[in-house]
Amino acid sequence: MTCFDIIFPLALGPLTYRCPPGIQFGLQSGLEHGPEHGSDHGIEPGMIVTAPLRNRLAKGVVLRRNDSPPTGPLKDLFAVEGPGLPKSMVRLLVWMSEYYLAPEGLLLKQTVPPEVFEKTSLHKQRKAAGGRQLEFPEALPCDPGRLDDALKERRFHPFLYHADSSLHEYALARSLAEKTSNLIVLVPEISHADMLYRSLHGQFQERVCVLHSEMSKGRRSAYVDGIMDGRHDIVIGNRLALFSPLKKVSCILVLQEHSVFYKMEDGVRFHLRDVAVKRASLEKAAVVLSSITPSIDSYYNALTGKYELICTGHPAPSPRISVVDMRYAKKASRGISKTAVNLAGSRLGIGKKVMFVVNRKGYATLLCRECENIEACPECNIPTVMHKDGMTMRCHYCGRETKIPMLCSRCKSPSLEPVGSGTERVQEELEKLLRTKALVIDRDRIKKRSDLTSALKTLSEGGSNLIIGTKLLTTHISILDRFSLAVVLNIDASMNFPDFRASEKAYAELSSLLDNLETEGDLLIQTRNPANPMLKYFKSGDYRSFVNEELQMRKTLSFPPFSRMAAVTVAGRTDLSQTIIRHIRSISQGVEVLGPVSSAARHGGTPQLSIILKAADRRALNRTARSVADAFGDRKDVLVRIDVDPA
DNA sequence: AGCACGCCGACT
DNA sequence: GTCGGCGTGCTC
Repeated sequence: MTCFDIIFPLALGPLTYRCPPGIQFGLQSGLEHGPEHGSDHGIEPGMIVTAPLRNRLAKGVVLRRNDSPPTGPLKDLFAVEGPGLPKSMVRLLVWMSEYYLAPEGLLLKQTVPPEVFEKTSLHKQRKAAGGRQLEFPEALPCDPGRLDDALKERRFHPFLYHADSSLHEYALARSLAEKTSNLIVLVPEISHADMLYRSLHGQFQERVCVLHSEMSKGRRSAYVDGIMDGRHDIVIGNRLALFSPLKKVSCILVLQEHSVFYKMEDGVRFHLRDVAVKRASLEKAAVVLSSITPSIDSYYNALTGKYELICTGHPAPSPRISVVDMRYAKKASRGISKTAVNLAGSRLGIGKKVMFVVNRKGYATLLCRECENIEACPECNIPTVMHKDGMTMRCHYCGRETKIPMLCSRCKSPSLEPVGSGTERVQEELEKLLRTKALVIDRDRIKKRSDLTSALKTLSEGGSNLIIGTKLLTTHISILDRFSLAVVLNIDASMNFPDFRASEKAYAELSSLLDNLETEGDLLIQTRNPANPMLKYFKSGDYRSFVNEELQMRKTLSFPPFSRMAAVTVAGRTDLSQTIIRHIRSISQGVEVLGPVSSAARHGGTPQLSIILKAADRRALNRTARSVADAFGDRKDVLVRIDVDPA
């Protein structure tokens, strides 16, 4: 009897079922009986079926026909419900399962919206929620003629758009929506999704919808149903948008493709941008990765001809960039130059918005003047930070809180002194120096999205023109709020981070700040190392040369894109890491093993170790990682997690 | 011994 | 996700 492999939206691989001859076809199929031609009973990959699963009936997706079913008793499929996922989506799930070493069912659960399984009832039409809109430039500063051709050709064609500003990226989204149907636009941030939706809804009406994880179920269902009936053919959003059930996809646009938010960290750790390129290749669609600072990996693909590069070559006039050498500059206060304070004062004086970027939350760390000991977390052994709100010492790594010590924990001397500056201390000092209230945006103040919304509202209503934030949160600042001045208090901290992508991230961070400034605005960068090559390239706006130099370095050290990496984290029995390393060495040549390094307990969990695998050949790396997963994946004393292409 | 409860693993 | 198996521990 014919058998099929079925996947369910559960953390489970495919299960094999027999297909009985007179299988019932559900109402959704529009057929009372299956078209009996052929041995497949008219059943195709992607169709939704009902099947018995542990004393109940569950809905799943047909993965493939199975001509060599496992021996042993198999259950029969109960019914065929109808079409569900396009075949290309099934192939995408299979590819992800192999590439990211995760069961197909788990990926199904984490990607495809549940409405695909449970057809929902009709929904009322909704009108777009109010809110401020983007003002796009009238035209793109480059001629995307090749792109127009690609859209007509209906073949896989990847592009990299090196944009001059993020507004040009949004303009490209609009231009693509005008030229093609069945478009997916991915954005890294939910606030950007809503804003782009509002902006495009005016022009494209019913055609546009938005899908993201923080919208209500009802609204999401309405949009997913609309996509399935073909009413919506422009889908904006993040993960759910990429896996939305469009029958056909002509083009996928990935905005701000360099963003770290595309790397999924909950559940299966896949990279949405990379999966988008794969989906486009399976759909024979065009894909455009766009960014003002494309990732080194994508730029490399453009330089080697794998992607077609689109850029203007004539960057628009940009705000002024100044570098302040903090070794010699006059200081208004510890860590803040006089230049920065004077400039901030004059801009605030004429009602302009000013932003200070700080790289730490809290007030400061505590140093003992007697023995030079810095107060540290007993678990993680890294400095703890004093927080004046709540009066505690906090470890920013494990989240542990303790009382502020009166005496040095090593020599018991009372001469503890705050050193370094976090958001709290910068706020205290700037409010004093500039005699105005500051709005602080960091993860301590802003826990929920609504906190951010209200903070931004305060900001736009002119409640405060001075804003202090950590760098992650500056990415949330909407491009609607143009700043006149941005001051980066200490760029060196981002550069000294032990990450081979530190320079790349710092460059992107600075570019994003520049993008948020008005044309006549200023970006002030404080550093103790003005000779840093990244700063040199940034100042001259020469991203391409920066990329070339960075690539040179990565080649020498054989880092990505010249090699592939995977991280193996071991939790529970960390003593097993040596066994795992021996296992890796025994089975593979050409795979380099780095570590183990302690990647310690996040928020008081169990200690864990990370082992990094690095190989020139992706296939060798995948084989090795798979073998680790097979050997240690289902042991109960140890939790082994594998992250392919870790961030 | 008999049963409630909770954790864990399997599900074709 | 959801169910049953089985261990723990309390009660009759």
